[in-house]
Amino acid sequence: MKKELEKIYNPQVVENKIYQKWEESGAFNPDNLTGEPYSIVMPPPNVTGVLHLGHALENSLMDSMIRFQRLRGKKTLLIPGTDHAAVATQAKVEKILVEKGQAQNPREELGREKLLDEIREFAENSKATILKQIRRMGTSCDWSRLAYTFDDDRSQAVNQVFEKMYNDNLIYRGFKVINWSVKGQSTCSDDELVYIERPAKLYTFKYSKDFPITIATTRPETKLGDTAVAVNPHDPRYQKFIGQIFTAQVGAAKPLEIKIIADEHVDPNFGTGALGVTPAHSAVDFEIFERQKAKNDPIEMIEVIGRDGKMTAQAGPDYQGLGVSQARQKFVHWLKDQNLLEKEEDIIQSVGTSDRFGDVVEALPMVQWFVDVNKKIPHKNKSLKELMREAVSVGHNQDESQKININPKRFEKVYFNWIDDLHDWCISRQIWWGHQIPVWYRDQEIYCGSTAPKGEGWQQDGDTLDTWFSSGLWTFSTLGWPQKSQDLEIFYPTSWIQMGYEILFFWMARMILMSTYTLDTIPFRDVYIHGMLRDEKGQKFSKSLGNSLDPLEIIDKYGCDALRLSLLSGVSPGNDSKFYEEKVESARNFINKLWNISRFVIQTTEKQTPQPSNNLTFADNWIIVELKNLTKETTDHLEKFQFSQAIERLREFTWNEFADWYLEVSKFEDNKPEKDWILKNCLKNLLQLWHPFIPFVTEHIWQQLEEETDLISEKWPETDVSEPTKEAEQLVFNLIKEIIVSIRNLRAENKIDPTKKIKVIFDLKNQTEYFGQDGAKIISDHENLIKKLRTGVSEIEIVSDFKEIKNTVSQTVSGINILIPLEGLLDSEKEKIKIQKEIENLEKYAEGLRKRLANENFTQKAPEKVISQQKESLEKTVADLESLKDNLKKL
RNA sequence: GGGUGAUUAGCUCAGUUGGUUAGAGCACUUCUCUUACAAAGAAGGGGUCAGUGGUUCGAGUCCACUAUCACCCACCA
Repeated sequence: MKKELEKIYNPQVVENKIYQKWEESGAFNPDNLTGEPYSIVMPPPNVTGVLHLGHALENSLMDSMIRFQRLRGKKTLLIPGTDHAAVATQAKVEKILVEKGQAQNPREELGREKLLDEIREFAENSKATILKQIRRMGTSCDWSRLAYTFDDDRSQAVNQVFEKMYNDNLIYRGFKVINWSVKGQSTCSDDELVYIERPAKLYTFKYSKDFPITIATTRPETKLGDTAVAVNPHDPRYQKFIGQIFTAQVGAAKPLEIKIIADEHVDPNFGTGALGVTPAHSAVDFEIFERQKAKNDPIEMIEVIGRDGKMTAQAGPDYQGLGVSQARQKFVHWLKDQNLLEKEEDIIQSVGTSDRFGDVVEALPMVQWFVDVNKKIPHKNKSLKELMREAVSVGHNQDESQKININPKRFEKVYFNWIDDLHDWCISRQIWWGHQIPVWYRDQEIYCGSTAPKGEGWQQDGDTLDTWFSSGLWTFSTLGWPQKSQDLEIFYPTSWIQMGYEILFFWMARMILMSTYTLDTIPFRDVYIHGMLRDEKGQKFSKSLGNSLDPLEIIDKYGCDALRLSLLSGVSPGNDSKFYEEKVESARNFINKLWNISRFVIQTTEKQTPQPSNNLTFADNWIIVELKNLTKETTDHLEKFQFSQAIERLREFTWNEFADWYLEVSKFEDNKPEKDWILKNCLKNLLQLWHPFIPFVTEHIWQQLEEETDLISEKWPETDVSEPTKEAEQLVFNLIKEIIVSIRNLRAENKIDPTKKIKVIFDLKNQTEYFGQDGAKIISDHENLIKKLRTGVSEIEIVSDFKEIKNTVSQTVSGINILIPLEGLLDSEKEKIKIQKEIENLEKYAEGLRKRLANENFTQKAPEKVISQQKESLEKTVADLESLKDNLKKL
């Protein structure tokens, strides 16, 4: 009984059902699998909203990899999860509350608990949406191990690591100038700044008429808090002033006492060569302040900007309460009035803004929590920085098997550069949505622990931790740490991870830091860096540009497989790629092609087909050999994470070899069981190879083949080609294949008279190196097949004698002439033109070859294999040319 | 200021140890409704691989410089 499939593949109907079936079968859960462990943790999407195309790309990558490994018989684990995304989520919810008019200032009006409730509700909603979306993308992750950076288990891990670092003195509470977002009323780490360029003015001025040095600044209003002028100690212009103190009345609460100090870091050639030092409102100046303290020559610090972004009382009565830009105008005005302003230049300035709140950050001095990256870890004689570098350069603990490979490799350099100028990491935030810092205070006492110590009056630190602190633990917190879990033992370090280059520092670096420090092992072995998706104009997808695409809409329209295929094709690691709908269309068309191939196979083959005997035709052998090669190459590509190339190869085979050639050839064969077996098995192998990329359609077709298993749990086809086909045989196969195609084409073009007998002649005499003595035999073995092809000729005769050239016209196949008697052809004029053209081409080619062979350098230095190949080529070409010219004369 | 990447067909891009005449998808031209598929099939056009120089018997591939674009980093007062 033969089965019919629907004419068009309809992904909408099957995808959800298949996913449910997979999930229920337990195929996603490694506890049901055996074999070598293979684990991937999913970069947890932020619960700030729904998933976008970038997530679709990530899911496609991860899922293809995990499915590939699962098919290869590994005990595979892909852990799903989400990230509470501290600042990002709170910022988002506050914005929504304000926009909806529910609050003007959410923190003040709602208070900590109520606002947290709002955020929690929002987060839970997006989380639910996100998890649904991940399912729609077909991601085969183990839902029983679902994690969240803010759930109890993960919080436990956070507290544990904090305590460990605290006890190792790697976490400290310090007074420093930090980045402050006025809008968000919180700190940001250096990495959370987004630098934007904007026009600004550079003012050159003196503090007072009798002040001996002019200085330049883009922030005049901060000059109300200046306490020193730093100059280079070797600068002859200013040396004489070093150590002097000048007083200037600029309108601040107290007259400024400016000390002239020497600092090596001042570039004498930059600007006026003198730097006005504002210790409270510049990270650089703060460092000078610290250095002076170390030199026992301290300078003062005056805070003139407050946490509200307004000028403080210390800025003086004229300025107090003004915003910084107002204060700036006023101060510049004053300078002009006093005739102290020397110059005003337009420049382009790069300023840091908060990536989440969007405002220009202020530098303010504050007490915050920091991770010390330079201090030696107890009993290690290494700093966190050194740990981070070692894991990627020579391997953790100098152990080569503990080396992280970043792909593409160039990102290793980027990573090292980043580490080189890494500062201590500010981890405390003044927002509420996040892990509260596990530190307790009572009067002067401090206690670090997840719960309050015994006794009355202990108050927990109100700040929360940077979200990357918890994401940094993700690779092991998801596996059960700090418990001594079995998962940790089996699956750690994880095998592979993928991420975009934009979170290399945020996330990858911190995971490496946390894992090498906490578990004394690397978090993952291979890192695959993917590029960013852009729209067809090359712009980033973003809400503000209005060009963002909803992956679910695309899935609804074209199917999940089409989306996945389009995202993975034509891309190379680390490089951005453009996304547009035509790409998905093309992928959809391919999937439909695969569907139709399957329809054909299912329709034309018998259900029970025996294993073939040795009654195989050339075409059968050919396709089997090619399939083996394909399997090998696909496997190689995937092992090297070359997704795009694997797909390209698969597509080429499926469409050009299998559909356009073998299927066509098979139509003209008798309905014999061997053919059915090959068709079915080729299809099955193809489905297996395609499954990592397009899981739904392959699984659906698999089910239609009435297999008893699910494709997801199948085994990857054998990659070791047990009896490698002899090269000679392959070449003959190739040749015959092309002959068949040529003859069919000739017939299709009505160039062959169907009533005439046709001879196929080709020269085997000079081809012994390629075909061996058996060449002729192999060909005659397959003569039957050729005869059976619907060539429209009554009979084909294969002759291997080149003398039969007379009265023949040639077709070039693989550089070897196939000669077909002229009387068998029609439309000779057309042929003439064709032959002339061919002659031109061949002459050009032969000329190139001759030139190369005439070159002594070439003949002396090139490998013999190459030389003989080229000689061979030339001989063939010359022979072909002659026969072609002969033929042309005859016409 | 430092660093990285890109420049290949009209468009979007592959091309991982340098090796015969540089590939794919889309678009284009011509033909074909041949019962798996018109979301198809057949045939075809289109590229001095950004430029210059170098290494090599041989360079899209390696090196140097130049141009254009993009991105990242930085304590640009």
